[in-house]
Amino acid sequence: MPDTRDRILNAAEARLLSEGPGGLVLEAIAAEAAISKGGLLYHFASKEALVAGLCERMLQGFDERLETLTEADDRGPGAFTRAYLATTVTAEGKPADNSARLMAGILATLGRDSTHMVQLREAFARWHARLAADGIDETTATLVRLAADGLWLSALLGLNELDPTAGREALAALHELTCTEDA
Amino acid sequence: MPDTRDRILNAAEARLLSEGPGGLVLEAIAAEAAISKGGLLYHFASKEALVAGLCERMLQGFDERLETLTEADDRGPGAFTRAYLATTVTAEGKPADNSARLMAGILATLGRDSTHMVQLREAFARWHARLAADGIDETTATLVRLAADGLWLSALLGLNELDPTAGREALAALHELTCTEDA
DNA sequence: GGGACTGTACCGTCCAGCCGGTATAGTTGT
DNA sequence: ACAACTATACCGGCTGGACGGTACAGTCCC
Repeated sequence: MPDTRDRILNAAEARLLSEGPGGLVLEAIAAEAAISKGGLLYHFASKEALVAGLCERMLQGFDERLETLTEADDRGPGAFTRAYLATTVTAEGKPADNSARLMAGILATLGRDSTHMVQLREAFARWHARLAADGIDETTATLVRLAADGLWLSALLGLNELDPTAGREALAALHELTCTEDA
Repeated sequence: MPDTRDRILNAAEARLLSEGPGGLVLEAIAAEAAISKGGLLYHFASKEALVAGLCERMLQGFDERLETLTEADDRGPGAFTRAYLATTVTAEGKPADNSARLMAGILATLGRDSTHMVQLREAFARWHARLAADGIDETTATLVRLAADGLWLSALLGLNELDPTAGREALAALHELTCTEDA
């Protein structure tokens, strides 16, 4: 049995993915976590705190994968850019995980201007800085990131219109960009 | 005095942009449109219908601009791709209008899986088909679109971390891609 | 026995949608 | 020409349900 706090976050995540933002109801989350509403509120003082926790954990996981993949890459310049690409989307151009759908839910709950969105903004700024200093042409790195974000966006909107072949080709092209160009 | 229906949509849009999804309250929208709540519900039977109307009008405007710009382009192949780029983002890489923020609000209200999101999915599919048959390399066209979507995403999340210079360079690079490559 | 933790009953608020109106402009019958 | 009737547009009070948060009474473990 995992830590209660994590169990609650898992439950919130599960409901967000299965029912959408509307399903993010404290009582329902508590039920899914096999806990009472009071117990939930003991751990997260408010709904906002809960969603912020969700956001934080997601960003942390993203950062860890980025770090691992960057270190594992031995093809010289562009390592971080490739890691970003791999962390965001699969080889078929599909989103790598549920982060986009989670993000959509978090966004819908917290709203664009919540103080907790600052985390997200900081994370993006951090990644952008690393991409810019990745040893490859900065504009190229930016383009690769934008395209990756674009694919991620499709998932956020529930679009998956890129067929596997086109996705693979697009990904290959992006990947090639990170290898052939330099600063 | 514009058509009442349009006035309501304008009011909803204004509130969505100024107050976020939370500000999308029927009474408030009615007040902003200088109409009663009952009057609003006469034109839009439900909140969902209202938001769907918002979505529809937005897509229509987008389509119209796309069409206009495509026809005005006389640089041969890639006209639609360039139009897509220009309709989505400005020369500095900023989102061209408020559509992304509107979209975020619509998404938050309707949820990812609403039946009305089908419109949006169809629109994307339509645009994708046009891009694929734009006379330039299909993968290139896809990359350009993805990057444009990525910039659009930044606005949706409230990120604007790309400084004007970097934005301009990225845009120029994208634009060049639509001119130098062919099928 | 005390603190960490859990369960439950309840409160207040917010808000979508309903419904019984009103006003005005057309239409029809005589 | 005018009364009776209908359709369209709009009004605003009300209600019922949903949901976030609180209060408080346990319970379990050290």
